[in-house]
Amino acid sequence: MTARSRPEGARAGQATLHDVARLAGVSIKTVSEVVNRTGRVTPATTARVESAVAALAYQPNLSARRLRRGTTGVIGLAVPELSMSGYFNELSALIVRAAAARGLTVLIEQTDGTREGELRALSGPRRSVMDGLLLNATALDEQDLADRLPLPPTVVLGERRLGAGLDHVTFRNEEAARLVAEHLVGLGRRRILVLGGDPTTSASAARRLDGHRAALEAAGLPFDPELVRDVGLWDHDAGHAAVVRARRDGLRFDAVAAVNDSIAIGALRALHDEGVAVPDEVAVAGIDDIVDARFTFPRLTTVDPRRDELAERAVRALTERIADPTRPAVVQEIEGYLRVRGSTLAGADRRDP
Amino acid sequence: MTARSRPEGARAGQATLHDVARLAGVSIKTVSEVVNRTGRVTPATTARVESAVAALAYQPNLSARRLRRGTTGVIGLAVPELSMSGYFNELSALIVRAAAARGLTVLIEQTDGTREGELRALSGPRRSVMDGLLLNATALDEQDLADRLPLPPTVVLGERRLGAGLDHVTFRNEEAARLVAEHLVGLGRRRILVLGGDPTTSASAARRLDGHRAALEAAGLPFDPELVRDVGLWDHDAGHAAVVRARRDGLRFDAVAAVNDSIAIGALRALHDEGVAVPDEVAVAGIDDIVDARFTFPRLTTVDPRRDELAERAVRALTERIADPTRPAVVQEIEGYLRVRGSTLAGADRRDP
DNA sequence: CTGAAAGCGCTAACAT
DNA sequence: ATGTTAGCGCTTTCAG
Repeated sequence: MTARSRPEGARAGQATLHDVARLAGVSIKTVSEVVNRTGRVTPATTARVESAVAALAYQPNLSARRLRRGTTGVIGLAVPELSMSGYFNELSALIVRAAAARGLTVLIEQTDGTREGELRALSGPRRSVMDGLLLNATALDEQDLADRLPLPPTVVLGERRLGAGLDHVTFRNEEAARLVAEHLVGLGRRRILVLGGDPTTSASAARRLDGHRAALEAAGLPFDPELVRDVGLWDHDAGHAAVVRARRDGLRFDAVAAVNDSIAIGALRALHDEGVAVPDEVAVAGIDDIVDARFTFPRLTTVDPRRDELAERAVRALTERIADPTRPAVVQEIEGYLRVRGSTLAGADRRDP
Repeated sequence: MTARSRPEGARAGQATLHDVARLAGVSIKTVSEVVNRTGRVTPATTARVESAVAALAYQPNLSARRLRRGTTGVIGLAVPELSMSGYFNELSALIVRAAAARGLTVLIEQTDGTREGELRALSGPRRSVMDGLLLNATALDEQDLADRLPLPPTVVLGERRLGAGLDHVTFRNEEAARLVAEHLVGLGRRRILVLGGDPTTSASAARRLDGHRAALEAAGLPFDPELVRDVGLWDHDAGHAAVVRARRDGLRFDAVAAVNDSIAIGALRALHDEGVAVPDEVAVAGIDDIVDARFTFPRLTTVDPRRDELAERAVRALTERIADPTRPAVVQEIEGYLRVRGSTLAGADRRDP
């Protein structure tokens, strides 16, 4: 009479709580409590259950657990892209690891750094399979978020400081840009070409520009808007094209401060192509300290954003937000370290690998 | 009297099949059939159900579906590493995309290229949450697999050709190495330093070496085992160290054929550090065509392994294997294209970006 | 072509 | 401290 239809999926043959309970001679509730370390079970029973678990190689069925608990065990990670800049793949690898340590699976979504892509991650259909979202927002503005309140558990990463009472784990961009500019100014550079996004639409670009200007100001140097260029996508090709264009425009500069390492690497390439000596004629610096920054010619001066710290804190903030949706929003800022190499300081590479 | 305990998880408030059925005035079975496009439902009913689905913004609960179907909707991807070589992050991004197109989530696992890591991916505890596994094996041997038969759905990627009746999607390594060697020989290079893994333990290294030897043989050139070096990890640092060591050993060579681009980039860096002109004194080539290969000094000659094709075929092979565990194993080989750039041919860069 | 109902494996309220 | 049991949302057999 039963509508018997044992699904023969991937887990066919797996032991269940019932099997373990039968073998251990206890009820499934007891097994569940032992497995989840919840409730009080006597040590003797616990031991019996545990040996039954081991004997049957029992693995909890996550689908069932999640169905019951109402969660999915999946968190989303929305980043602009994965395969271009070197930054986001390194960050993603760290986040995947940090999440795995908490039993969470990461669903990676690429937004292409567009408002549409970010909105899709924020409230598209895939959102329904996630317990929470780590959103590296670059194009969204505060109004976009305000329109969608209350949001499911969301932690904003990266540059953008969005209000709306959201948790943030941000890298101190202003600081990073300031470190770079101070370093370049300290080396006697006076005309620093800033390669980044459009400060009127990208808040990250704006904040880095703030840091840059602050450093110039502190040094008593003038700020020339001519020297700020929007490169579009933040990848190698964009950096290359921007430098070629700047030189074609007859712009004079003795340093390049790029908003990330990929742009800086493209810039290095372009300067080399045009026969400009680095760092003698033009010093070049990036931000991110990606692996490749140690293998350019010359090696690239950059800012280490401590991705590991960012990843760890981001996942922790999200799990805490998921556990308690009502707690007040927390903003965490991570400071970077300047790594001086040969692209700004001749001879600095001698100590590097 | 009911043990009421409505879980208030992430999906609280979501519409269910029941809600849709009630609104459409049909049974949940009908809704299920419409949503899954299974069974025959009259167009009129279908339309009614669909508008109810839209009205309630219904999203199927994947945990429930999976519990019922016995599958998880998750496939694993085991790769040596994610953040070093440039190859695996680009490949992973493509695989994540190909899987997402089929409604699958990818769980990425890093094996560090060790036998232990690969065995863990193959039969560790996390395996129980996956419907299938894409395994990029580099250290496992045939016996390891034979010991574990029958395996859950598994597709082997990459270099290693393991027997045991498994599906494979492989890149034609021998061919790739042959292309590189023929190119170098055609340029008049006679002493080609081969940077790769130990051919006695890494089958991939062995096969690339086969291709290399075949090319030398076809050209009537001698093969000098002195010129083959195991670099350890296949990353920038390893390539750098290997070249430094080779030169310290007094080895003479007029070309470097690296088993991947990261090693080649490290080699370029080392040659540059030691004042060796590339390509005049030593030509350098890699395999993988990672993004960075277009931004080295000079740009790196390499082989495009058509990762997009690999990703697409791998995911397809795995879904087919999951759907039909009994079908005969399929082996697919993908051929690469040689990309000639300035690291082997002076002047070749003029056309590149 | 549609409806009713069992039950996937797990958690937790309730009972003992 | 342990047992019993309802039911999470879905798919699917069986009946109509």
